[in-house]
Amino acid sequence: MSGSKIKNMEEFAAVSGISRPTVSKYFHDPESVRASTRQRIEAALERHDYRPNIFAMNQNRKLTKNIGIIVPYLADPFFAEIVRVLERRCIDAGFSPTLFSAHGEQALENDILDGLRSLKPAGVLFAPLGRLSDKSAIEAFCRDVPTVLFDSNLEGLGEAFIGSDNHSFVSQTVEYLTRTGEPPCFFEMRHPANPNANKRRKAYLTMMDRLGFEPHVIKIDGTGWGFEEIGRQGGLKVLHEDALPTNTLLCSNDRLAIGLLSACYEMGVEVGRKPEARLRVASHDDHPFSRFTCPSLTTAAHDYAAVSDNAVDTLFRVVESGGRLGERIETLFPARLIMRESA
Amino acid sequence: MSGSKIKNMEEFAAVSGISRPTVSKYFHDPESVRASTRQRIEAALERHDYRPNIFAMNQNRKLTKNIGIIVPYLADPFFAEIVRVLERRCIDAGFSPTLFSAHGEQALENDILDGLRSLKPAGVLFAPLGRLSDKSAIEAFCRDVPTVLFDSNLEGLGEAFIGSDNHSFVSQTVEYLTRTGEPPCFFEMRHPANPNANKRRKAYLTMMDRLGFEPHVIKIDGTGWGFEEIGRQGGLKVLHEDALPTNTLLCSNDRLAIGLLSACYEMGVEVGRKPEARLRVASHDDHPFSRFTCPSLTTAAHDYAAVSDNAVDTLFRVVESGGRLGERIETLFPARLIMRESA
DNA sequence: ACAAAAACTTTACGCGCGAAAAGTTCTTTG
DNA sequence: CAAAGAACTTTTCGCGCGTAAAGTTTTTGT
Repeated sequence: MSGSKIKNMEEFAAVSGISRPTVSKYFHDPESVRASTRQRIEAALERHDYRPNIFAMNQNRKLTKNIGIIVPYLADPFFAEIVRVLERRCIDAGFSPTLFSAHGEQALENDILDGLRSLKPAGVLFAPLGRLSDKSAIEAFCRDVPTVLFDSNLEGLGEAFIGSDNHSFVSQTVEYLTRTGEPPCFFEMRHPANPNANKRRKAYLTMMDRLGFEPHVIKIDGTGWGFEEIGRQGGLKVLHEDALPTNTLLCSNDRLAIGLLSACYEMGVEVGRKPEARLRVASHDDHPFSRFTCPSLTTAAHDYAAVSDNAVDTLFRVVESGGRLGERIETLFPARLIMRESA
Repeated sequence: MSGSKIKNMEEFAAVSGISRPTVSKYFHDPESVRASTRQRIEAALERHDYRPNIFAMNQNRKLTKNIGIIVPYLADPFFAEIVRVLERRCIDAGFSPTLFSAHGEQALENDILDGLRSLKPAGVLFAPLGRLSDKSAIEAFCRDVPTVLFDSNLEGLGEAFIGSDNHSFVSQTVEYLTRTGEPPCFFEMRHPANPNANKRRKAYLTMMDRLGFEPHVIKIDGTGWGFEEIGRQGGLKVLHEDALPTNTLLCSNDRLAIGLLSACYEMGVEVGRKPEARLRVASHDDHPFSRFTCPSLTTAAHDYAAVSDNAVDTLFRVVESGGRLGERIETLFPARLIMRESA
């Protein structure tokens, strides 16, 4: 990297002794030029630091190397963690991921989709808000931009959906809880934002029926994305009424459970699998913080890596096949039971 | 939004009955055209949905409307929360924020700076890794791009630094703890990643000296950004050795405290301000989860809103004054003590 | 009402690159 | 070793918009 400033590809082509169209080809795909040519270009790259103008590049290309990643709520460490993996995979594959969070608001989600259009992305990895999503807006977006959904499935939208198998989550926790103690009551929000919640409730009812236990669904009030606080308030209420049919609570997700456990602690209700404990609590997701609750939370873990890898791979396949797949793909990964101290 | 598709500004100018240069001016700043003209353009905008090509726009403009937001670790809800506010402020001011996370790695931080350069951002809001940051790379970046640092101060780098006053954090917690019980030991990582940690330790020493108590700094081992686990391991070790000089621990930050509290629970050590409790624990940051620890965490809160607002405002001032300020500005906001159950 | 100022139109050019066509040089293969 | 094909060069065009200059219309102030 000598001092000489290179303004554009024309000049860089000159100093590298290669014609501009070939240099252009090289930047589009280094493997597409002869090895000797590649070496000459890369030698020049070491002497002068030049990078193609990203705006000029994308201006005429029908297909950019941009990839959009949209999550419903970035302040949830669960999504932050998934995003980290997705980002890395995209970068390694030579794409430029851009990160967006809807922050729990439909209006923002729509704005993001709008803005994303003008980035002409090669593809989009999209975890929608769920119930709050504007289905028609998303449908319109998916018509224009190759999109792979993850985490929340919106029926029929996007080229594919990659997620976790909610039935696998619930069947494992319910099986474990019924085998080792009283059958669980299901603890969830009355109006869950996420379609996974509904699938989990149904799976709970199915499992309880199959095992011959009476199901009990406890619905707590609250709206928004502050699940911990909702779980805490709901927990305080339930514990106050002191009318639980069994001593075991299965939470729809870990964030509710985190709130619930804090309510239990506050009320002096001991939680755990020890005989003297008054309550057992289990949950689903293996949230990054579930390891540090008191007691540590027994839960069913997503296969983060498999979901991330598969979502990215699927998107790449969509992109390579020109943006459309023959038919919509749905891939679900099973959960893994994480036994800790709370149940 | 009738069906007619508008390809470019030329066509849009035609249907709106205004010349293209004026339309261009409008999109650059709607206030810069006559009210009657603005109305005609906006009327046309409602009939046909047209948006200027973002790549073509940025191609020749010396100054884009892009703003980069870089944080060291997005899976930390603390940063996720700050980012949310920063994003919104930028959007409201008519800028396009783009979000980046270094995921705790120097190499990634440098890659982000590199990539950001080619986006020709009007400005950058940058919370650096801290100790792990490549100072010279950042210095070079700041020479090219107007940058405002936040959270972690790197001496002399960037046009300004906006953050929290660590002395205010520590003086309030130390004052409170010494007033209401035994003086605190300071619980921190041996090699903290963040310069705030060093300032907090110094403030602790100063305060203890001023109040006439003997300081005790407990340094725990561990590297990386998994602070909770580090705090937990450190806590287990400290509790096992059972050689604490006082019954009060003041953690450098909440994430360590979250791990420490989980260790206490695991060891059956009761924490809180009740007389029968064996330990008091307090901390700094008011992490979004500190409300839900067991017991809930007494801590000193950042003025999130003030830091965010001021960082954005400062960056806008830098941008408006052509990218450089006369002198480097440092703004610190005081903390607010949040009394909960742990101390 | 009139001059000055402000806002607009017309015209023209350039940004940095993608892409296509036609011609040239190099590499492979039987 | 000739022929085919791959890779390269040269040339040319266009993308969509920013921007500047020069001329025209509208608004503003006294």
